[in-house]
Amino acid sequence: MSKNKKSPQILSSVRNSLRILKSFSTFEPSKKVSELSESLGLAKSTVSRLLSTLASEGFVIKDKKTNEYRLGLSVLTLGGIVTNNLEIHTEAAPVLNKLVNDTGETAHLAIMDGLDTIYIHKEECHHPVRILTHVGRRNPSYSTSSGKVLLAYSEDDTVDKVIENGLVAHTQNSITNPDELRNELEVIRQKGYSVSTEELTIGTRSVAAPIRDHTGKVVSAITVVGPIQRMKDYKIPEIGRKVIEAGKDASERLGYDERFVHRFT
Amino acid sequence: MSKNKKSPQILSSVRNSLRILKSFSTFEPSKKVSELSESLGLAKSTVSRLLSTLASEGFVIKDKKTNEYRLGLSVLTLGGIVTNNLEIHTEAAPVLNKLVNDTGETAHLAIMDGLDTIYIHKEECHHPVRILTHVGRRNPSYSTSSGKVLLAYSEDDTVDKVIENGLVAHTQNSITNPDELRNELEVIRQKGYSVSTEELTIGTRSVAAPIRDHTGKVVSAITVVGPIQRMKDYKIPEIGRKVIEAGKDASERLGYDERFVHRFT
DNA sequence: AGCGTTGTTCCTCTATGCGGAACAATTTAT
DNA sequence: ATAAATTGTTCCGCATAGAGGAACAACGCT
Repeated sequence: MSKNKKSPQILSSVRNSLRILKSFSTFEPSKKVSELSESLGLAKSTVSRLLSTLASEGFVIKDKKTNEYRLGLSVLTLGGIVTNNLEIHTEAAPVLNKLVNDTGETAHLAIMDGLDTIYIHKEECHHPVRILTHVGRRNPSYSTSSGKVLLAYSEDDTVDKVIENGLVAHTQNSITNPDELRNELEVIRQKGYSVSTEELTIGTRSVAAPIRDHTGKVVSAITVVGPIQRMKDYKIPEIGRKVIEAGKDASERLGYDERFVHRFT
Repeated sequence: MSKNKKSPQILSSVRNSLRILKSFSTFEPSKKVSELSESLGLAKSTVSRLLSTLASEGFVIKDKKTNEYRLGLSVLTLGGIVTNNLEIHTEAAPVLNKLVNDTGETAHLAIMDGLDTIYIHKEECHHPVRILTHVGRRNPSYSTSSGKVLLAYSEDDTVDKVIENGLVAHTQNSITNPDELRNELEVIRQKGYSVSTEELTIGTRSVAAPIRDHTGKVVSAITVVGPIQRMKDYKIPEIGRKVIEAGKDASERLGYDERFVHRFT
């Protein structure tokens, strides 16, 4: 009865357990059985059993006092493995350091996953006032500076899909018009960096530039985020220049050679 | 028929899927169906189905070319959430930066999980020659400097359990004698820091000191790791002093007040 | 080519995992 | 204080989901 003619077999219990894991977030780091039962549409007993199993392998931890479950250290271990095996990560991480020092703001590495943009590394700035982000965070590509850079250098049909998927307004500044988005991407390609001013989160502004691998393909973005109070208009070109520079540094570490740039778009 | 009178119900399919996830490591980041089938003692078809399900939720990614599976970005997301919600992490991370600059070596934050020690944060040094470690890495407590510090300030029965569990020699320098271990822990308590010289990995030496929370309890350890060539004997006391200092800084950020130290052991 | 692998799908049967209810342990309301 | 309500876990019986084995398809290796 499924739409797909070729649907690989999915184990419902496993899928449900994974959905439980995914339901945790930075802002809701712990959940109760009944909450999950309702939000996932499963019987309490089912959720309870799934959680017990997850707990037995350290994927969640039960707080004996409150009966709340939170993510366990097993997921931390796995996350570390992923991080260590992403080439971009190991090569570009040192560049982030320099960028943080040069700009005084928090920097990230981001890649595309599907239509979203995910932070794969974070280097925190030393300022007491900081933007709350986290590694692994998934954001809509059309509303972040890193996402827009990645879109600007991705296949046309990726942009099409993003648009088809809907441009939701997260703030008043969000880009919701397809033409406006395409235009913005063109501007980004010309300038070489992208800026997002309160397009996703009120009070924050970010600047991003592309990172290319040895084939010249844009594989990730390097980005700087800060509160708008510190990211003043007049500073943006200077920050843009620094971010582009950092992107180039990182690209070179990945084996990219600028002399071959004309081979690619 | 189980030994436990009160055994919570475990779902085998879920458990097997989690076992698959756990079987990945930094050194074996990708696996084939047949490998997993053998190592886990499950039918190929079973493993294939489990992997499909894991892939459908982004927990693993299938390489179309090689048919190998590796961990997906979902686990990165989860790892970031855990990191963000560990109080020690957010408070102590800035201290790591300073320590890396002061010592020129890679620094970690570590906590105990069960009988093992896990790195929850890493700040890489700028040296080209670096020790390969990763966040989430689980090590035996009795063979690392951070683990020994944590043991030195933990309940007696934790130490007993570690000993009961067996002191395995990972290198010629590993502590395998219970009395020797207990003695070492006493020395650590007197000195305030611990040293591990090739006790787990040949060629590396590490120094660690405790971090206390607002109640005075030792909740984590701060540690510096480097190749023995750079971690010369004569430097160790100086490094020890710096690590202790960093531990105190971090403790204060967690609300620890030294004046109340005599209230606790 | 042909053989030895590989991973996925199909198939059958059993055992597993589902939902509902009962229970126990709390917390909230009165 | 006691009662009422809400929590999470265990029990239970039935239906079905999931395990293993075999067949099939796709490669890769001599």
